Amino acid sequence: MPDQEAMPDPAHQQPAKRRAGRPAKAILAVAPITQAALELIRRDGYKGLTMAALAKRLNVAPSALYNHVRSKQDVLALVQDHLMSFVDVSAFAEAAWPEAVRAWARSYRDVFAQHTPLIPIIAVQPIADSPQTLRSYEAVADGFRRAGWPESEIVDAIVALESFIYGSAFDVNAPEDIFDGGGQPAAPGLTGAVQAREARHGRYTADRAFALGLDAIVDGLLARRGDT
Amino acid sequence: MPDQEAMPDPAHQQPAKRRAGRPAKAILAVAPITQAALELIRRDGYKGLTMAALAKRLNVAPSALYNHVRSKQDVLALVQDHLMSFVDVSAFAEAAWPEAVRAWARSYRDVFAQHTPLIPIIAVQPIADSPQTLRSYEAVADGFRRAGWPESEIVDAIVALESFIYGSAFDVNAPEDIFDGGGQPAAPGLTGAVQAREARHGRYTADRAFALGLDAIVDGLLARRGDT
DNA sequence: ACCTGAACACCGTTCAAGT
DNA sequence: ACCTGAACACCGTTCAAGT
Repeated sequence: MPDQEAMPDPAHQQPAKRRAGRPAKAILAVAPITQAALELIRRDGYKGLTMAALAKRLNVAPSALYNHVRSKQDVLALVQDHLMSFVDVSAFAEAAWPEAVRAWARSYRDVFAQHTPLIPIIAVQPIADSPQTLRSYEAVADGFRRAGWPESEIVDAIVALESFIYGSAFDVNAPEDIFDGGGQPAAPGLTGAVQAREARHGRYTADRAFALGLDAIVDGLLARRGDT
Repeated sequence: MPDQEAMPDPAHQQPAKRRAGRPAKAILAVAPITQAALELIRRDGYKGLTMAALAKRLNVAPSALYNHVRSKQDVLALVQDHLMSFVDVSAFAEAAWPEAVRAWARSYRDVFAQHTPLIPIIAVQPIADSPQTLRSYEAVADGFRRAGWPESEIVDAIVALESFIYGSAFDVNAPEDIFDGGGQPAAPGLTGAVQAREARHGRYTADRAFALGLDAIVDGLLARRGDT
């Protein structure tokens, strides 16, 4: 599932081309930087990802990184695109549209729930600079088209689903007691709903809300497919 | 619509009470800090909100702030809760459920589209510490109940809608050309969908995807109300 | 109780100097 | 072309000292 080797340099970075006959002096490149950043994040979280820590892990001086990326934002964008290769789009080739969308959405949420600091970046990053993101969108758009979606509605439907997925990724990190009003008398109605929820479904998890919302949006999209 | 004066201190901050007969020495308090932070954000954006800038605007030393908040995170949580008072829940008292939900969701998205750096905080902040957030949830939960929602499903339905709203708030800040593949031959299917979209609906705005997703999720929720 | 001023331990980024 | 080392302009936060 990971794209192991080939990590094409986004267009906006200067390629690390090597002239034949000249010894390769470069010890750094975009792909190892991305990999090291991801390992650092997995080990120490996003607060552990600093340019200094990244450089140290790669055994170079921090300033050396700036020969390959323009900023820390660039590093984050590289990691974001790389993670997109872990989002499973295979269901679009195998299952019917509603099941395929649900499988894709779950996989997408699960990947980025561990990387919420990237969500503000994804949502705003032009896809032209992100090869893996482009690849993923292509598969999804194709799945929609084969399921009979009108060409002009595909993008908006995908964006709507993504919005729900991004928001749900944050929710995964909510503490279990997020809805404990502390017995606040100011909100008896909410307290009642929270308690009824707990009595019926147990302690708070993001999964029930995600399933409910995903089912609703998939059903709703299907019902209004094409009547625009 | 703004709650002008009364900004109750969250339980976790030490109150700035004054003994009678003693001159008030305190020149700072939580409410002015919140207000100053919001003004700073409106003027210079979130990168302009530093503890130093905040202190300067209040004519105190940066270290003075720490007598009233424990961290910058605290300041952000105060701003977040304050903004919740701008989210319009009045439609729940006036309109039918689907219209009320749509009006509330739009208002919610519009407020936080200008404050996306707060979304990671909202999504994780226990509501007990946030009086305005609590008030807002109370109104929404009540609206759901009066519309006949089963008590145990109210919280999950609201969370699902919020997830969509948060994700959509990011999308508002997407650049117009976010889907320009740069004529990438790698993604002909996506390019087709993007072009068909543009031909039919004009340049990219977040509003169409938001309307589509919101209608879908409202319809979908309504269709499956209670069958759990 | 609440403020100031100095200090600390970081950040990301730049740039002259080397090879 | 790509690296090092030093430096810059910030950050958020702490803490002794004052009132």
